Amino acid sequence: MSEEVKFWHLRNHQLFWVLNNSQVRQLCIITNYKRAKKGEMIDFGEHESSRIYLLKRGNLKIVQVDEEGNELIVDIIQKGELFGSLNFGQDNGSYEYAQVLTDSVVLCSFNTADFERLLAEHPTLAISYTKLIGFRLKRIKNNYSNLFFKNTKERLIAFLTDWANREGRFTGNQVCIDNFLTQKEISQIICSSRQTTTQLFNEWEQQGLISYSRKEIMIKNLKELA
Amino acid sequence: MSEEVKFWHLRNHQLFWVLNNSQVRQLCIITNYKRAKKGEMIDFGEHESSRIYLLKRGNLKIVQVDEEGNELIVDIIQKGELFGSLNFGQDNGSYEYAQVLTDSVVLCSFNTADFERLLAEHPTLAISYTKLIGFRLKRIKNNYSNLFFKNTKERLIAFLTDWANREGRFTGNQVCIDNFLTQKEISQIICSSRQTTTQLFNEWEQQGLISYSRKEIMIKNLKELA
DNA sequence: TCCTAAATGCAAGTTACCCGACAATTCAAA
DNA sequence: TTTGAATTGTCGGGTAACTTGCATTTAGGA
Repeated sequence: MSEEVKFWHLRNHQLFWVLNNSQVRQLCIITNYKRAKKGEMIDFGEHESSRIYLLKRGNLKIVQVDEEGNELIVDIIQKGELFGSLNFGQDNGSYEYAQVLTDSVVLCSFNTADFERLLAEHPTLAISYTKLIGFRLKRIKNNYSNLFFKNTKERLIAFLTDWANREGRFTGNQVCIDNFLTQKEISQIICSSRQTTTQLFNEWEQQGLISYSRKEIMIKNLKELA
Repeated sequence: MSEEVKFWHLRNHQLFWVLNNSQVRQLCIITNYKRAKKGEMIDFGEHESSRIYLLKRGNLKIVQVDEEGNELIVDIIQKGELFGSLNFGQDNGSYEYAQVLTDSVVLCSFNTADFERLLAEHPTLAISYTKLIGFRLKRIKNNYSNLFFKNTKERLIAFLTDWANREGRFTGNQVCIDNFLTQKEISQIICSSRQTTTQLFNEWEQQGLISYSRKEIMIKNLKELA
């Protein structure tokens, strides 16, 4: 990737708007670019080598692994979002990794120590960053409350609605989403079993409300799902 | 409260270690102190008037209310922890409030705008703050994964273990926790029904493993709960 | 093109846990 | 001390959704 392209990747990101051009040039130096293909795993790295990532293109999932080896998809990261050792590598027990969902992703990363130094030099950046993390906290809290109050069908609807609003292409009430998730993955996101999720999709399919394929999901009208 | 006491409240907090004495004195000026009694509700205040709180004494619960009015306890805040508009008041939909659990609490607070200004002046403080938020994110992610992978009994054990480690007084294997929660509240924390929680406590009580009262909870041996 | 592994479809058996109902107890205020 | 509200104790019915198990379809590499 050319230096110029690298520069614009960072320059265009909301987080770095507070920096001037020469500051962004400096930032380029500590930035590491990477391309990864579908299925590839990205390890945040614990401790010293921990990194913060910025996803430039594509989507990936954040998987949390508990002490018994259970895997849970805690978040879907999309273009422009940060992930990785957001708390600067001071980890407690549980382990997380990211896995690429789309055909390929482009991402850049910083060593947490470098990034921490950068924040120390640019307080306004530190505040923007803090707001981002705060927002993430809110998102997961919301998922948490969904899990308790909504049943599986409602959670699936909430997930589809959210996804459609984030990345869907609307034509009137109809919405079309580029699909990079299997039903199994969707079930892991909404905390349900694969079979239950499949069943819900088929019910809707029979009612002509939805059309699911590995390439795309078409929904006639989000409000009619029930 | 005397100025000197106020000073030491802030001086002793981990978050402000990076500041020197005169900086802490300045911080005192923008700080608002408050005492609140059991049951009292603390509204973070949306938008302009939003505040960040630091709990100096006691415990309180953070309750999230969704658009249908359902209430969920998303976190228990204890001495020394921050809560409130941690994401600087940029709120999305859902509403949160805090309610005092112990007989009384002492807390100090800052206007988010003031606090933001403070962070801008002290980048190292901004980093400490970010780490705190990151840690909170981790905690809720952990609860989230518990909710999916563990059954009610396991979640109750996890909660009690966590509580005991945070605030319990150990005597060998036995641990005694000052109790400020009703069984209903505990059930709301572990995302269960009141009846199921009661039943679990009674089972353990009959086995002589635990002794529950409104004042304290005694557990013979955390590892024997099963 | 074939071939294998992954993804999807379908059904019946099982169960953890919610929910309603009500009694007994505790607590705090009057 | 009384009184009423909140908390705790106990029971059983109902059910959403998990599980197990297998058949079918799809996708992607050799």
